[in-house]
Amino acid sequence: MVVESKTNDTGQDDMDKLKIRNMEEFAKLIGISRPTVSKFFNDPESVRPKTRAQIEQALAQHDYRPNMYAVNQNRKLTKNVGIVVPLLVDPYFAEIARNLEQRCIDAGYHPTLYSAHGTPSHEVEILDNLRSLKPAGVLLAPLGRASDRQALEKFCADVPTLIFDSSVDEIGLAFVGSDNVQFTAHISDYLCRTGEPPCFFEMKTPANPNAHRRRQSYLNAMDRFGYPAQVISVDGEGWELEEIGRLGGHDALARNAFSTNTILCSNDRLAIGLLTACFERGIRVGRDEGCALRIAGQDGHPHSRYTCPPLTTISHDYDAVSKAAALALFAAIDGNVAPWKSTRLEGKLILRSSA
Amino acid sequence: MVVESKTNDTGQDDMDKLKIRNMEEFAKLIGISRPTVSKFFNDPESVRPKTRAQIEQALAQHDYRPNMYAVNQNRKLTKNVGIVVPLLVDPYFAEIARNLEQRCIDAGYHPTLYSAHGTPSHEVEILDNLRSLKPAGVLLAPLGRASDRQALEKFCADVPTLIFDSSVDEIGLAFVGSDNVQFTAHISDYLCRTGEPPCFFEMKTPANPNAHRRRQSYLNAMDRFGYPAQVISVDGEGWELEEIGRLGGHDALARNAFSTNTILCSNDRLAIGLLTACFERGIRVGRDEGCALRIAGQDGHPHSRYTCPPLTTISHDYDAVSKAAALALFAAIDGNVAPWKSTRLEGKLILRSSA
DNA sequence: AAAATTTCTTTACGCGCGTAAAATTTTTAT
DNA sequence: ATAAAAATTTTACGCGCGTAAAGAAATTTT
Repeated sequence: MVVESKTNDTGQDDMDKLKIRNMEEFAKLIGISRPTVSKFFNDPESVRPKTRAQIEQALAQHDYRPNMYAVNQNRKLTKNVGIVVPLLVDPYFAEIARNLEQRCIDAGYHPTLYSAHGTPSHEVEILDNLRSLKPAGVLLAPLGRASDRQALEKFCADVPTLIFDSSVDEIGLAFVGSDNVQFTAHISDYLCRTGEPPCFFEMKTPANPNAHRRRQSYLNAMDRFGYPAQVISVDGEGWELEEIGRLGGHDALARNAFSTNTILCSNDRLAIGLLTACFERGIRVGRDEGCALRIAGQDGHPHSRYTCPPLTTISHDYDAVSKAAALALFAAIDGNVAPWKSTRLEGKLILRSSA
Repeated sequence: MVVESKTNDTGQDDMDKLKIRNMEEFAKLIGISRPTVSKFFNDPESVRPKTRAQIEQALAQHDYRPNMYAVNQNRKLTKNVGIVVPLLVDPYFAEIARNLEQRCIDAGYHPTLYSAHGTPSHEVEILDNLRSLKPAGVLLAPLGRASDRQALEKFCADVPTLIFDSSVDEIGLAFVGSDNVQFTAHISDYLCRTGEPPCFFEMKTPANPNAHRRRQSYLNAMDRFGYPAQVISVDGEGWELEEIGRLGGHDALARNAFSTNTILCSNDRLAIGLLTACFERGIRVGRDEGCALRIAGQDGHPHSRYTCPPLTTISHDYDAVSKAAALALFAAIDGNVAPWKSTRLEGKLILRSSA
């Protein structure tokens, strides 16, 4: 794509944007040695201010960039960071990935985004590809139940990996995520204090291991309050949670399965589906008079604000989770390897009109 | 991270998974020359079936992978393909990106996903980074109005780039997207035939250039039907379209700005916001009796099924668009460079209960 | 079976840069 | 101004692989 002139001995000033092919040429151009230029690119602060200014000025004119591949071949450790999420189509993961990406950039790393698209084989492929990128570190949100544990474990042994969102054993450098127990306890509390105690609406075989913690926390909360607990577990595999919630919701509503007028959903996407089911059955949802049902979710999904009625939920602290995850990884990369630790951050209740 | 034994002269069979450091060692291990192994990795079909079998067997045991950086340093063209979208947090782009990603993998390429996160500076940065990846090609959905035209143009001159979703001049190899004129014409038609003619609800300064085509197509449709057209343009900058639609909707509804009971939104995300505004004002939406308003969107947004009421919309043919885009890029990479062309695919009407 | 063809091996060079060691220059301290 | 410290230049090697050329071996054709 680039046309090059073989004979540029006729002069250099007639065209101030001749293509610079490598660091050698670039260094020669400004009359500085190549190793010094190399040092500059590794850390601009490491060269004398005067030389730094020269290089930066030349850089502004002649847009030269070091060859990524040559650079990384000789560095034992690259500045690459992999960010892996189970499902980028889910705005929750897209949002947290965006947050992490920015933090990596700010810290001088070069993030690359990957989505397993809900399938374990993809997840394994991503890790395999990631291996050959020789990343300085990886931020990994595993698929969960469906993940290939062995593959994850092997990967973590080779590459500094921080697990976030959903924990799988005690793998990697550390785990950072939300305190699901607190989530459910807190919102169950709220629901109990403001009306009938909630039933719990969940998937029978959830992909995400956090679901189990949430169910257990619900059961504990009901126990504390002395209310009978009721868990409605609906069928469905995969990651189409809204549809699973809608179909399961229809089924449960038809069977009159909910013993109280309040439903706490295991997550917001299920809640969104359940809301749709309610709408389709003409059931009014909300805390106003004339409403037959209160529905709450969990996650603080980006879309929860725009359901009808807007969904009461307990939200991840996206910022805090991604900050803790990123900092823990960067610390480990810098050699400050702490023993494995699990950090679980509290969520904030978001009161809206659905419950 | 990898512990290596300096002296492995004591035997090789006691540990069948010694780390292989490079292609040289791997080749020696199976008694084949390195150039042959190199040839195999570039195209497994290019070596004799017998040698191929040997290599593949050894590969299964000793998990060796060629060093990405060394490989790409010496190839004039890599197998990398960049996929750039304006906003990955929008499930529409996430979905089409997923689709494109799969097609790249199936075609033997190595896709990498990038999101401009709605800001032009990010978009430029991505293109700069992409440059140093020396990609075989790039699939780019530009930000649109906010994009740095010059930067895009320069990039397209250096890297084979196919523009999709929203077109910016006649840049790159070709454009593939949806036929926005047909979109709006089709759904306007439907609305006119089934009730009152629609008003058009849009952003005053939309980020996406498709919005202009849609408005114009609406005006044309109203003209054809002999109905008076009414465009309501709401304020708001950026990509938080639901919130812009909600706030603008409240404002318009308060002013009684809609002259008919039917509203066609410029896109689904605005429609979702408008639906929320209606809910908050107690306005029933749908085509049933007792509903005060009909609302339709455009895009076939993944979430449109789960609004209340479910949103009538006209959907992109995700599969066809991504297929056409990918094939066009691959053809160009293979040297079949056709003259610049714009391909615009028709959408399908999705009838739901909102209109 | 011999000849023609294909595939493989050997040898060798280069890609663009990191990086180490020693010599030299510049800057800072005395 | 002189000595000490810091930064830079020179020189030189290596990273892991692509790739080209020429000869050797295996395969296919006649």
